[in-house]
Amino acid sequence: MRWTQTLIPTLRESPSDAEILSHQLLLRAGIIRKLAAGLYNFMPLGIRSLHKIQKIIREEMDRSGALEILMPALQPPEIWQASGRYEAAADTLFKVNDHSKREWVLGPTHEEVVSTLAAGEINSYRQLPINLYQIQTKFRDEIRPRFGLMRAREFIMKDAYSFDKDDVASMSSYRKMYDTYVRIFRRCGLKAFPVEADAGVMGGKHTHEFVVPADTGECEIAFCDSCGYAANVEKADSALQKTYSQNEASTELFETPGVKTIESLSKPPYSIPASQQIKTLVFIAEDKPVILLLRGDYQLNEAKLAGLLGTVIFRPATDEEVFNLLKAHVGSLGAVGIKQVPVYADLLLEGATDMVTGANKDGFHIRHVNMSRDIPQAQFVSIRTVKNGESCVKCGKPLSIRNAIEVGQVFKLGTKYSVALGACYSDEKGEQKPCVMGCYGIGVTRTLQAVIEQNFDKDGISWPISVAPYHICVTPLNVAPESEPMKWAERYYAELSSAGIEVLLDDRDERPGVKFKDSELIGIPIRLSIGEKSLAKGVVELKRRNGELVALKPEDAVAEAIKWVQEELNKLS
RNA sequence: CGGGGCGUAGCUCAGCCUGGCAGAGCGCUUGCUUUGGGAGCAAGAAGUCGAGAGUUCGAAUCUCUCCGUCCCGACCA
Repeated sequence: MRWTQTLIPTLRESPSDAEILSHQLLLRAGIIRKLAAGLYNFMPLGIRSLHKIQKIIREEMDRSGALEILMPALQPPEIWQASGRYEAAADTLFKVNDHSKREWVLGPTHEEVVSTLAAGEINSYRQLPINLYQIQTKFRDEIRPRFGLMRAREFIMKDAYSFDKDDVASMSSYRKMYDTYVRIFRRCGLKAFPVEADAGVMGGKHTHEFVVPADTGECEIAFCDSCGYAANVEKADSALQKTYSQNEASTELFETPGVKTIESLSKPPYSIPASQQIKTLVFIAEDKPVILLLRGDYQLNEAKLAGLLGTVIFRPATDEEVFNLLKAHVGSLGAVGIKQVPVYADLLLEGATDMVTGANKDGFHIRHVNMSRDIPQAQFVSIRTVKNGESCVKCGKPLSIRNAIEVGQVFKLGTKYSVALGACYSDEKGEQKPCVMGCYGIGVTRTLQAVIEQNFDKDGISWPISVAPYHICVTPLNVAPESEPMKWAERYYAELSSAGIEVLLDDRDERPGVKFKDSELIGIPIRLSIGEKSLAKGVVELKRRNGELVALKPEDAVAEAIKWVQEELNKLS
């Protein structure tokens, strides 16, 4: 492609509505343009990279035996009502009306559609296992679209759905997708890795997220550098580090006028460290109150709480509910002597002694609280959010917590959707059984941005060659048709192209500085530049985006460039 | 939905406080010069100052309402 014949609208300055670097580079390199918040046009360079990511995904999905299909983005609301997600996902479902005011849903995902499809087409165990996938545009009414393609209202996703006869077979399908994802991200030049994750509203049990560590990522991951343990903080556990004194003193009420927070009790005149306090929370889970106890220096993990309660329908109790239940206000609550409400305490509190907690009497706390003696009714569970530096559950070394971008997720779904939508098969004995499902997503457009987030420097993007819009940028520094540089450039363009190399010929009549800056900004992995000065010395120059300049005899340049491209491609094959 | 910022040329922004001719740089067009790291000179095109209402002799500027957009929070299949 000749630069003058395509549309690469690079920007010297970055638009003011882009905050994070990868978003700025997407705009500056002319890869995307915004239509509205969370809605983007893909420009010629962008669509080329996107197609390459999609090609890698298709090749690996097909290799795994999955079958590509295409399902409608526009869906009837009835199937969403059948699965129960019409209400459960109401906040993010886009709804539209047709000419007769009938309502439709713009699909944010396709469990309902694929289950309906399977209900009609899969009848026998002989058809199983089967894995159906598509690459398609999804719609989510995000409460807050942000960071360019990271969280958009319309985005491209690869979603796959496996159907198996039982749990064991489903686990094997899951494993196959897990391995496929590892290959896909590696081929995209992305350092992504799987972490244990929380299943959330999807209703599955076994799930991994594939994440790319990045400061701008929206999820937090606990990593162990020593043994490789990695989990979303929603799921992460740590080995317990209990260092409680053996003070057997009896409980004692003391006055704490106006003290309503862990923090204020940790300051003089009380000076009780947060780690020696018991934080008491009251939640209402499906209309029933529960009391949750955490050590004062920890935060509640709501994802774990959902797992414990077996429901996502819970909320903090209102001030009024709290007072009715415990006869005290938030800030003076405790679980000592509470029998009528279930009490769950974080595992870290098991065996704790000499703690301080609220007295259920405004303005008073209790000291010398011994968990096993004074709150014996508590059941110990993991409900805290792991903190940086805690010990790894597997090897005991310190965990570090880092931000990451979630680019994919694999789920073992079970039979929730197959039961709700009738995706059943006849087994060997002729009995009707629901298919055991799995679902597997990759955010294709988000992956594009994640690649940039992981591959840039001060000059711009530095694409892995497998997803670069072009392999090589041929840069003549004089574009007059009869000039020596342009004659060589034309020859290179023709010869490299016929060898199957994707060439961008910068035939713009621009100064060298502009051409170099632009080629580095848009991140083409290899550049072949031809200038009069170097030709006078009998050479042209080949350079990797991140490498040193290599001078070559003009007639050797094509062979060498092909070799470089092959080398780069081989690294990511 | 709560809090905050912003909205003026394609892009980045000044002007607003203290009302009085619509501005700069980059980009774009034309010409000359220049030609190995975002050149120089000259000329030119380019605007519903987000929208509406109000105050005023007069509003980009003051007031109100609305919209858009970005950031923080809540949320995130």
